[in-house]
Amino acid sequence: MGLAGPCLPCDSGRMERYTPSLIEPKWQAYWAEHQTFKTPEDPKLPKKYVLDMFPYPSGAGLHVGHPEGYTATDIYCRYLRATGHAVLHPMGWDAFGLPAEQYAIQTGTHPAVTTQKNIATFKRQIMALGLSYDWDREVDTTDPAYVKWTQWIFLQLFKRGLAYQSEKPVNWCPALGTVLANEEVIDGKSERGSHPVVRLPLRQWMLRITAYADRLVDDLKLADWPESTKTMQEEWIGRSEGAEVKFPLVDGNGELEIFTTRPDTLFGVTFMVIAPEHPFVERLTTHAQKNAVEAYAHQAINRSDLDRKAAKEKTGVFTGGFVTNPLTGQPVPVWVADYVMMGYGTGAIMAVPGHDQRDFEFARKFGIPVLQVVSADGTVIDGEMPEAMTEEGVAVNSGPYNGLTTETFKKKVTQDLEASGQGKLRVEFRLRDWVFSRQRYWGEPIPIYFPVETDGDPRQGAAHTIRYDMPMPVDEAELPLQLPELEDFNPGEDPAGTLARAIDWRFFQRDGLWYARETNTMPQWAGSCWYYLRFMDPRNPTAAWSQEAAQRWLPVDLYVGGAEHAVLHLLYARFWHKVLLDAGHLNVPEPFGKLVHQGMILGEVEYTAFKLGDQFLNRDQITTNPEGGYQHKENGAEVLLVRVPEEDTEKKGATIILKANPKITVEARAFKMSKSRGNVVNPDEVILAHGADALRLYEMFLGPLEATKPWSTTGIQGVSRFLERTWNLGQKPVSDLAPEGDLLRLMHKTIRKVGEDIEALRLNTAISAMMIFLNELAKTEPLPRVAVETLVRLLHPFAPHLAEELWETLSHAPSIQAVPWPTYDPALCVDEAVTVVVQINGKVRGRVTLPADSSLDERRTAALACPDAQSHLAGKEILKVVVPPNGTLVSIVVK
RNA sequence: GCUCGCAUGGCGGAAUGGCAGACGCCAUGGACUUAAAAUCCAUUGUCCGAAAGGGCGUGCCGGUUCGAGUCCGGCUGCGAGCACCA
Repeated sequence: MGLAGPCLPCDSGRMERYTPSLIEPKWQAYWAEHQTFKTPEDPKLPKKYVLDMFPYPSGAGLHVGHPEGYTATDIYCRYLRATGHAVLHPMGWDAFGLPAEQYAIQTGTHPAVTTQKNIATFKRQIMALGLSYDWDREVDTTDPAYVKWTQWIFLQLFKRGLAYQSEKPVNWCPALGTVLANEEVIDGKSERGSHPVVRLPLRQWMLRITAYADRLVDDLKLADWPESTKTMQEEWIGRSEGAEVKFPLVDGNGELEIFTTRPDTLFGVTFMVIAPEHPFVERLTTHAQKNAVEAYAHQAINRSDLDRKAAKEKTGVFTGGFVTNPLTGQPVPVWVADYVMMGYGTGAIMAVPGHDQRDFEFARKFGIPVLQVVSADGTVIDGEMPEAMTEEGVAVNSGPYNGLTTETFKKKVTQDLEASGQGKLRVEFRLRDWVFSRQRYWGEPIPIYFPVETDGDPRQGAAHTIRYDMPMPVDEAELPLQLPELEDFNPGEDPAGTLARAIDWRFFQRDGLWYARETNTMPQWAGSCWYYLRFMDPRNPTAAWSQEAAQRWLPVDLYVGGAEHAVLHLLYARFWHKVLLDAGHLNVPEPFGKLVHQGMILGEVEYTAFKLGDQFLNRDQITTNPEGGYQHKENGAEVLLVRVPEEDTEKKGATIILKANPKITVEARAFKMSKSRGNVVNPDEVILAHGADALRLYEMFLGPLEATKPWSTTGIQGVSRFLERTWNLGQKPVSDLAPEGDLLRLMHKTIRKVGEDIEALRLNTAISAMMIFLNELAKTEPLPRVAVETLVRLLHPFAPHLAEELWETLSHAPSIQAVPWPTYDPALCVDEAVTVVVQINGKVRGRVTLPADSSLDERRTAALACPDAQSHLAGKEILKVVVPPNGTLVSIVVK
């Protein structure tokens, strides 16, 4: 690409060509030198805290998905600064994590080295986009000065009894050499890398997030979040209200407690189920059933989640034991089955096969009776129930409770059970406590140590016992507790973790006694749980943040990031926030106000067709096979889905066909960008070809911020052309004559539209409004200076480099960021004339043009009188004439 | 299976219950050029028609309304989340 293109003729002689590669670095250097985006200290300015979810700096560098959210917030921030706000807009790095460590295991490069290299790449790429971050506030979660306060927060949790150890079975991933949170396990495999995960009892640090379950649900109403995200969190927490009911063992040896949300079906209980891990298994099992129950329980407990999921059929064994139904006094058999889990409720259920799908399946399989106790309309089904009726209704076959609705029954029976001491109201949560330890190297060390009982020096291999039951917090003055240097980062097979091998770091002596440090590290979520707090006061050496900073900046006003964090990160951060609020370090209940998830940017649309050998086939000749592939319907031969170049296709009505073979239809679809697919778009290359302003503008113009949308190489040329045309306009001589008439009105309308759209993050329509304004200005001669300057000022948040350059060209001193946002006159935002649409029986039949100040009656009269209407009204009877209050149309109903 | 979201030209999309398709891409024609690229101008939902004009049209079926892409009910398809949670 040659830069010395032909000069366009113009009145002032030679015109320079729009060259982003020259002006973009120029202004980036200017902003850095003049600290244009430094967060203002002035407390009189209204504050706005605008936050992007900070990235994990991967080795692959930025992809085009990153600039989407970052550009949107950047536009918003530049607009807010121009409208007189003090804006806090920081960026940082979520830099602990597995990839750097995996790389270290393979190559021996220290993760800190890899991390710093990746951060440098990310920062260079983000800088090249011209984003207006206050780089003085940059944070890095792996920086000891940051780790110090992450550990400090852990100690606050520990001191409040919210961090504890547990020996429960956890998700151990042998391939990764670590334990994973429930949230990181998907279908029995690790979220990262899809490695198998097994259940293994290990000592773990847990965070008592369940203690905050109620508030985490209730306070969602304070957050201005997408409903879908709130729903996901609500469901993740999964609060359900029901009853705890006690079923006495028939042999008098205690009571079996169960949790149910349907105490109204107590009369329909025909069996009980307890989890294989339930402590009552032994007590309930009769001698005759002992072998069968033990075999089943042993097998079920060792079954991985993957196996449990794969099994579709219900399994279980009768214990031989019975309990008594507290309402009917009838004996009920107790079974062991793995469809009941120890981790939820009491690990035991009352089974009501008539009104629960799972119980129904179980009863069917093992020939257990099914009773009807709820009916939609009060009638009782004759004979066996054909399927479980899970809806609410009216009680039947329920003794004194017959005829009650489900809701009333629940309330009444819960009260009755409570009065007789046989049960009570109980609220259960799906949410479990958070497994907070990882057996890896590249994470924050957990600042805890334990006494060691030993006769010698444990570093020399002396026999010793670590008293894990006596955890002691590291003194706050000793923070940060830094990672030891290691040669080999391989986690190995010791579930105590990589750090267990750093003997000299692990064991230390104090006052003659030996102690051992915790060798687990924190999960990657830890750093991101509170980075928004550190940004408020990032260099504070004596506190994680100051009270004044918290008063000034919280809550985050706008938070933009991917929907993939809807549950994990956003729930964990809210939990820590509430703990810190309770500890008196914060003053607002929720960290994030408005939350927006940017949509994914897919790869370019791909055209595909089915091919067997060198023969193309149509969709209707193909079926999918169980492995997810395709095969020929008749002969079963394997068929491939192949990519077809776009130029070989042709559109024919609603379908796309092959040019060479019009009988073959082609499917068009965009796919998620991925290395393996080879459809990843690299921002560096886009900037090289079109400039950062074009990339920014294009990503915003693509569609609504929240939508998933495909990348298009030709599409970016449209916005590139717009920028060039704006540039060319800026090179033209301008007149000091004020704009007037329609141009003046369009200018005011555009100011209003762009401002309103930025505030609502409708950036695509804001750009389209500026395009319309430009198209009009390009036709205007002489060109009013005020109009060109207005366009440049409006464009500035979107294409800041171009705007700065044009602002200078228009003989102004930099920077345009210091120039207040243009204002509009509402009186000039309406047209002088209105076009009133004449509708007859719902069809548009004509238009009349009237002055903007005409009354509704005048419009009605003019519409009825217009020739187009008359020709459709001739010989018809007018039944009704409707003029809506905005007066844009007159609707006539005739017969 | 449950929960949530989405569905508009050849494509990305626009439209407080009020002119469907703004803006952009693509495509076609023209101007400029020796030529091409770039640029500029015009056309561009679809069908009938020489035109004037008219019919149809926002996934499908129905409803509310003077008026529905928009609201309500029922489907279908696609996407996301959850998934034996008692």
